[in-house]
Amino acid sequence: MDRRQRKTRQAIFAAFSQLLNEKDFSKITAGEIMERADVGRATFYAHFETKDFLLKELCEELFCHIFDMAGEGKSEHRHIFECSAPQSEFVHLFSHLRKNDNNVLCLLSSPNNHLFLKYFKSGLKLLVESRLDLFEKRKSEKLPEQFWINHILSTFVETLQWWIENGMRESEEEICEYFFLAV
Amino acid sequence: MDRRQRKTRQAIFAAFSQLLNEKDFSKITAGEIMERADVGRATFYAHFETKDFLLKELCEELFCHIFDMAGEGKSEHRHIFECSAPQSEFVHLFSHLRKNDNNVLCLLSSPNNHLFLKYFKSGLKLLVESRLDLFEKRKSEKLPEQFWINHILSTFVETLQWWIENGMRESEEEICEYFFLAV
DNA sequence: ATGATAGTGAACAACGTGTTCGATATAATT
DNA sequence: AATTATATCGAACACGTTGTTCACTATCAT
Repeated sequence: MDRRQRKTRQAIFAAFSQLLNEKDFSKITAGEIMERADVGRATFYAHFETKDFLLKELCEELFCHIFDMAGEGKSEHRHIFECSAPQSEFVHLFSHLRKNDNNVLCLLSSPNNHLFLKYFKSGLKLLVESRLDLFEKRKSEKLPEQFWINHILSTFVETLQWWIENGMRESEEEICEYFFLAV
Repeated sequence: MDRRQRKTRQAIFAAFSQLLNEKDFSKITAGEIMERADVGRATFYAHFETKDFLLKELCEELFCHIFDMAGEGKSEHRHIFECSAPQSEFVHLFSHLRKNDNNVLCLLSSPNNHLFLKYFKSGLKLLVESRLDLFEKRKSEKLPEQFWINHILSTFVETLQWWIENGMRESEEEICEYFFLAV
């Protein structure tokens, strides 16, 4: 990819990320992004059809870092989850999210984040499905599998949102325990 | 209230409800509502500051019908829940929702429905809090109460959405059972 | 050096929002 | 019935956002 393209693309992502820290996605204007990224109007639209597509691509990039354990079951320690405790993947996920590396939290707690949640959940789904054994059989045997998985995903998101909205007072371990107790 | 006011107000509600059956809230335009309601631009804005306020007032009216059991614990059979089975309130709620009396389902399954969900949950919260005994103690004793209640509300909404998106194939009793199994 | 590719910025059309105002219709008061 | 108060009308308006276009300029790759 052309260096120029890379630079504008990254400038737009950076500007967008910054803005997400300041206000809701729905209140962010294409013009603001261009201004902040110092990029021409036409250039912006040459890269992203729409604000929604920009969000989509940003999410893909963010979740690539967060959920990069998919398909690495048998490989070494390349990913962020290296502990041995059975639920450690989720503790690590919470602690990774707490660091707010890439404004994920802003997106999670902002209203009108339907698109974002969709992407987040589809990433999370891979993790959950690969560790389905962690969740009580008691329920899953009586419930349709897709209902059950959907419930786990929703509970994770809901727990995360509750955590954020209450100022993240609990430790990663605590909130992860809440999650497993609730689900 | 002036008869004229009542008429336009109701015309706007009707038009808005109709439109909600046809498209997402976020795609509905103030102009469309006026046209459908056959009401002047200025009139519309005289009644509702904004589309969001319109939604808010519509929700209040809808939920007044659905959740009108609050505070009627000791009164007669005035509300829609009259059965004796302990969980019957929730079965009735599901069945009431299935009838889709007032386009509630459209709102529940549409994206960008943050505002709507907020109102829905705050109505549901009254019901849940009055019947907190229906939900397992096993969990609630280990979890902060607000977290627990929030989890119940979210699980209800999530179950409802799953039901709708899957074509409501399950009976009210079945889906209600799923809800209690999941929560 | 040269041709291809990317970015610029201003202008533009289309649409949505919310306000204003004089004119008209309907309700309430006497 | 006449009068006063209040709603509604509808067109015009200012404003902001979106997405496109185009001629021009800067950068890249060979």
